[in-house]
Amino acid sequence: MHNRPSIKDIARRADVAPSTVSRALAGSTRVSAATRQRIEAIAAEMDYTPSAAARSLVTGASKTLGILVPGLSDPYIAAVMEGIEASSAAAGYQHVIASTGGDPEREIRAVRMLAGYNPDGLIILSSRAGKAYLNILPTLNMPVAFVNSAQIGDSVLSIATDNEHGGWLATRHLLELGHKRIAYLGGPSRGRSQQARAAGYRRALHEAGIPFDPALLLAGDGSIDAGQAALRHILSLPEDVRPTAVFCYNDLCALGLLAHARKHGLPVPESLSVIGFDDIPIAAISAPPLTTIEQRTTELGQLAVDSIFAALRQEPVADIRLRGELIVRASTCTLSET
Amino acid sequence: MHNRPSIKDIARRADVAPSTVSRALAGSTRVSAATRQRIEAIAAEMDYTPSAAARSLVTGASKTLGILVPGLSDPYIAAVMEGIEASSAAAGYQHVIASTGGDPEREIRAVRMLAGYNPDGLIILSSRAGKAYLNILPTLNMPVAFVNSAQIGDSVLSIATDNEHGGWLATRHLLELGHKRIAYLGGPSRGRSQQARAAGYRRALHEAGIPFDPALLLAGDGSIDAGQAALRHILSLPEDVRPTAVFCYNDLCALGLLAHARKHGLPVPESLSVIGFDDIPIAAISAPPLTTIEQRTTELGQLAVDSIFAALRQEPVADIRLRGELIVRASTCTLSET
DNA sequence: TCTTTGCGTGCAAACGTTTGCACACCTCGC
DNA sequence: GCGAGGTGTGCAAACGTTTGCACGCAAAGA
Repeated sequence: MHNRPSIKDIARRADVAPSTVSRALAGSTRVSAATRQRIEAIAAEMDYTPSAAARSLVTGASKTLGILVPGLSDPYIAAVMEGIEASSAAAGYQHVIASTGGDPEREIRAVRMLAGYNPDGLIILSSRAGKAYLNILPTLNMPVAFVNSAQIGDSVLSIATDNEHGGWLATRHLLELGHKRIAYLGGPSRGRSQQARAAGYRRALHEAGIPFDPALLLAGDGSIDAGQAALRHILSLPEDVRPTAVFCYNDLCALGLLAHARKHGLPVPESLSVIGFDDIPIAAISAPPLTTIEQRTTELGQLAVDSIFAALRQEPVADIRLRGELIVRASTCTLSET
Repeated sequence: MHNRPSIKDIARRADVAPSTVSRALAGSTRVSAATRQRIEAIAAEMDYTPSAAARSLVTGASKTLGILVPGLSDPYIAAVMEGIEASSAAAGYQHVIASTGGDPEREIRAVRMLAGYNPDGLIILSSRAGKAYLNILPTLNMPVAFVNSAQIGDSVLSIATDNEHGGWLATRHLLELGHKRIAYLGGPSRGRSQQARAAGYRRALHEAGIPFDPALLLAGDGSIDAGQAALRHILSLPEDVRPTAVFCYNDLCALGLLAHARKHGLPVPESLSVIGFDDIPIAAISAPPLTTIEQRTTELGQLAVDSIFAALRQEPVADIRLRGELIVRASTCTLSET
């Protein structure tokens, strides 16, 4: 009594062959209306749920997407996940999720595990493993979409924010406000997005004819703590070399920086303009509200799913690069010449 | 060439029976060292990954946990997930996650889908479906842990924050600061946690001999927007009935309230004390830093997994109720008698 | 009335594993 | 020299589905 009913149990009760039950439940492949109804009734009564394992074994497909994330607690990741959910729920897809903690080694191990579930496709967020994929990717034999990840090769789906453009946009905004000493608080050093944002920062500087100063490059990891540490560092600098504005890798560390500035009485934006990246929900309600570069995160997730589906239908799919806009709030202002 | 290698492919290459390959790879059940090494080498070379589907079909177990969440974007959910990840990664478990959007109907449908993957256990977060489970739960035949959910029945694992106690703690803190008119900004109305926090609020009031005033009960849904709306409502009240403190269902709406208060020039905590619930990371760095009731979220996730594992080992498991502590920051202060 | 068509159904194979059982061989003790 | 015990391997069944093929039967065409 305690094992889940199988198609055979239904067949026995309905006095038909298992295959007939399968067909009846699968839709209309030539089963008489009478038997179909009888079978459906029995199935409902026993509340039968098909075994995904058995089904995927024979069909090869699984109505499942494998998702690889560095972790679930980052609001940016959460937003992408939301998009993935939204796009795939309609198609009745489930998700097998593996968390890597940002460790490249765990990451490729996790990919193999996920492959074991033979999902119909794989979505990989913020991969740091890079070329380590080259070996396993071809053996996977399913569409793989990389979201905001290092470039692996040409044959791979890539959905990414145009981070270079975003970095450029942020920096140019600060430049237009008259700032000359603009710091960049970086993110996880190996990340592709971090490098792209930094590149945009340097390009904007270059275009404005301002020499790049390595001393204004602050190391971080995109966490709240990193923002706080960065502000501490900035405060330790003598006034004449202290940056008047800082472009932060993401909103989270920008928020940390903001909080610490408030705590130490450094007025933002009057004494220090701060701009973030991502536009996470709380960015709109921080004190002061954070100027930031919008990242169309949910869209990122949706597009990743759509690309997978398109690839599954054998349609040609192109890489996607999304540009977010500058959202001016109150954490940046013109440089006050004193 | 493009299909994943199976155990048979290895068997062919190694010139042994599939069963021998299985045994060799599974550990040491009587296979000679020589063949084992040969098989392992071949398996590694073909980079073989076992089919989780096939394995789970025959063994019945799947090294998989089904997880049901209302959505991934809520930082509180994210924190619980983090705990789940942490506790189960070591055991090599993967997660199949379904998102319900808080819709009870979708919730029970999702449970059936999850059951189709026959996971070894099910963890259900913040369920709103309540008694709808009574029918399907017995048919599941696997341990099910409810985290912060409505009480279903006795035979079910329940891991929950002591929300009543938390609500009481929060309200008492405000009372001790001298507040008399304390509002409660509620969460999703059907939620168990919302009801418990409200109950704690009323108990504290009752103990302090302050009559409960329904007008001070504000409807909300735990979102940032709800917090903003609540503040708007408070401002619309005439001074003499306006609450001097508000206990918010969660940090998110408390933060929304805070932001709106700042915007409208209502000083917090001087004119309005605000206390939240959850202690999400940004609560520590808001302006002002938010006084809140800690919720041991990660622990919640870990304990859910541990309970599932214990149940799987046939060990007796008891319900767990976790008490979070009051964390006093700067959004609450004594009532200034003017 | 006899073939043709087509509809409803059943049989059996297949998917990739695990595992109980049996078998062959080898070693050891008598 | 013969049986007992142990070790390494293979066979085949089973898990719960789907699906190609074939079969029986009724309706329709000749």
